[in-house]
Amino acid sequence: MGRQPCCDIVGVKKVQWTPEEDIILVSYIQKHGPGNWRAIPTKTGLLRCSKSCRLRWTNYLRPGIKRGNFTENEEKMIIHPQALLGNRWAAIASYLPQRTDNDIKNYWNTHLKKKLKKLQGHEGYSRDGFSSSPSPSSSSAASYQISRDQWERKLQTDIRMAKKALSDAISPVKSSGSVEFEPFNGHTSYAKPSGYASSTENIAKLLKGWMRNPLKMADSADFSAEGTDPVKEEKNSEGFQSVLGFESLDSSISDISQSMSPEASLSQDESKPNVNAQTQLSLLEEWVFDEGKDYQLCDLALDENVNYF
DNA sequence: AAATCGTTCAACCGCGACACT
DNA sequence: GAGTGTCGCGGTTGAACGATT
Repeated sequence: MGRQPCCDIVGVKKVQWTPEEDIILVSYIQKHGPGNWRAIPTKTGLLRCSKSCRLRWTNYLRPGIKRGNFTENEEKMIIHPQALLGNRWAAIASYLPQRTDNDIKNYWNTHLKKKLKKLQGHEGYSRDGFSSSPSPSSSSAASYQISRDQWERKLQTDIRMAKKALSDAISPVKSSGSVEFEPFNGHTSYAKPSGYASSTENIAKLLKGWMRNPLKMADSADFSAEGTDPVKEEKNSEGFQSVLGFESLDSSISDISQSMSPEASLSQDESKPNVNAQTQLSLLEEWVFDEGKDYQLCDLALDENVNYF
């Protein structure tokens, strides 16, 4: 409609986020909750456009994000929905609550595509994941029809599950059960529906990384990888903490979860529907890890006795 | 040690959907 | 219904980094 792009504003930064900016953004969201992105640059003084703020939050600072290598299981949880849904990364990401759509998209483009190509070369792996035939043209019409039917049923199932997840996510009363996550820090935690508990650790860790090596990070802002080295962590954290007086930062960041208003937690859910993880993941995992039984998943989802909405 | 190449991933861009007036 | 503002998604880019020559 001929609208000016928000990022055309003069003075808006288009480079890597600095830890200082992260802190400003996190503390603002701590107070007001995610959402109303348009207001954030003006209210916080950040020289960033609203989009950039939202992206930084959802892809990096958002609570509960797991970083680092994808497990084999996670790979499967990407490959199968991708075959089903195509490049609908946001939908695929809903199956992996700890991963962002951007992460999944990147991982697909850099790793999985190649991996599947290799597999395809070796064993004629089919992109659709349901038929061993590489393409309809090279298979019989009958087998193509079968896999297409299966595909359509799965698609229907997925749409139903997505709807259910969405309705659960926006219904705080219904989704009162805790969701069990296995966060990056190794121990299982029981997060609130908003997932904020585990994610404050995320942010704290992030900021810890910054504190460890401020000069390098101010330059490259590459503190995410830094945080993975526990030896460096040990070496650097103490000195810098005392220099900047950040000893209590960890705890103050941890307070985010406690001080977050219910509204904020709710809007957090809205910004990234946290799916009814237990139901959805178990169903999907069953399907993913036991391909021979995928018809059961369809049958279960299509069971009229189950009231999804 | 320097140059080149390849890979990764955070961030940006453009577009469509939706809400509001 | 048209116009406008905001948000979210998917594709793309480019800086940073590691591997290789």
